[in-house]
Amino acid sequence: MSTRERILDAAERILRTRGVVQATTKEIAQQTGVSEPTLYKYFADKERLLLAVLQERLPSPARVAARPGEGDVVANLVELTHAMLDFYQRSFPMLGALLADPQRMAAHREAMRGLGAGPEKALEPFAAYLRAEQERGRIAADADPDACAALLVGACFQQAFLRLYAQGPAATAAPRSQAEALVRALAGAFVR
Amino acid sequence: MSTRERILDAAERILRTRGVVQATTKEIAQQTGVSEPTLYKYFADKERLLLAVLQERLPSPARVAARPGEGDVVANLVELTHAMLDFYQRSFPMLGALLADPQRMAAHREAMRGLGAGPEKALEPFAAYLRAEQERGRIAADADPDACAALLVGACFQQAFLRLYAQGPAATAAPRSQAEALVRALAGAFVR
DNA sequence: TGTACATCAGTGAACGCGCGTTCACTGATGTAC
DNA sequence: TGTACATCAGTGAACGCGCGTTCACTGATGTAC
Repeated sequence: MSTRERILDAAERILRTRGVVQATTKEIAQQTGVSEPTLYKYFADKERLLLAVLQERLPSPARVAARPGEGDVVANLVELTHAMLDFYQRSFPMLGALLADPQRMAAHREAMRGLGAGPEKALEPFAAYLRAEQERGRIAADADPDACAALLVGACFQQAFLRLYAQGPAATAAPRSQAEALVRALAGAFVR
Repeated sequence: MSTRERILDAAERILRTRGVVQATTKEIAQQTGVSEPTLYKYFADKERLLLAVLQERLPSPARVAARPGEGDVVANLVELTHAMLDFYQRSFPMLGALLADPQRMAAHREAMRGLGAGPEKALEPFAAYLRAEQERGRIAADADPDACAALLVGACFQQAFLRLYAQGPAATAAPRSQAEALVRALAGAFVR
C-alpha cells in the first residue's frame, strides 16, 4: 500500500476514534509510521490532508443491493435500513471534523459538488428503490418515495448519533430489531 | 446580564457561526468585551467553559405544545415537526464541539446524565404525544409511538444537517412544506 | 461625616508549550555508457 | 561489468506562532467606627 494511502488510513482511524482535536500532524505521522515531514511530501498542508480524508474516506453508503421486484419489500427495507444504521455509525465521527469548522465544511461541499457526491446523495438509492417498487405496484401509488426515504434514512442518521453519544467511539453495532421497528412503523403507510 | 452569562453567550455564538476550531479564549474574550484573564475568574479552564456552554445552551427542544385530543392530529404533528426542524438546525453546529472530541462527548454525557437530560430525550415528548393520541383512539392501536417518533425526529435531525451542509451557518429556516411532506408520508401508517 | 481597610471584578504583560511547517540532509534505487 | 550521476522517499533538528494560562496589579465599591 502506498505511503499516501497509509497516511489517509491513519488519519481516518484517528478521526474516528479520537476526534479532530487529536488529529495532529505528530499523531498522524506516528500512526502511519513515518516522520512528520513525510506528510508534506504528499499533502500541501494539514488542511488538505484532512480534506483528502473526508473526500476519499467518507464514501457513499454501500449501494442498495436489493433488487426491486425480488423478495419481500419489508424484508428488503429492513436489510437496507440495518446497513444504513451501520454505515452512519461508522462515518458519523468524521462529520465532527466538518462541523468543527464551517470553512472546512464549505471546502468539502465544493469538492463534493465537483464530484457529484455529498451526504445528500445517501437518500437517493433508498428513494430510487421505493420508486421502482412503486412502479411494480408493490407500494401504494400515492406514497411519497422521497419523504419515506427521508424518514427512514433520517432515523438511521439520528439513531447512529445517539448510539455513539451513549457508547462512545467503540459503540457496538445496532441490532437488527431496531431496523425492523423503524421499517414496520413506516411500512403501514405504503406497503400493499 | 452577568459577566458569566455574557461569556457563555459569546462562546455559544462563536460555536454556532464559526465552529469549535475558532472558539479560542482570545476570540471568546473579545466577543464578550472582557480580557482573557476574566474568563478564568468564572471558569477553571477552557474545557469547563465549553462544557458549560454545551450543558446550558443545548436545551431540550421547545416542549411539545400540542394538547392531545385537541385540533387535528396531522396538523399538530406538522407544527411539532416544523419546530423540530428549526430546533435542530439551530443546535446542530454545537454538536460539532462534541463530535470533535470523544472525551468531551463523554464528559458531556456524564454531566447530562446527572441532570436527567441529553439528546436522546428529544424523542420522548414526541412519543408521549403519539401515545396520548393513541389512548384517545385518534391513532391506530397497533402503531409504535417510539418508532414513529424516531422516524419523524430522525428525519428532522438529518434534514437540518443537510440544510446546514448545503447553506452554511447562515442557513435559512426549512419551509413548512418540508414538515408537511414528512408527516404526510408517515401519517398514512397510523392516523385514523 | 471622614478615614482606614477589605473585597472583588477586571486587566496588561508575560510565560511555556505544542502545534504546523521548513531546512538541509541521507541513503537507496534507477540509468547511461 | 563497473563507474558516475540523477532521482526520489524519507528524516532529524530547528523554527516561529498562537494558544491557554498565570502573575502581580488597579480601581471601584462596600463596611466599620
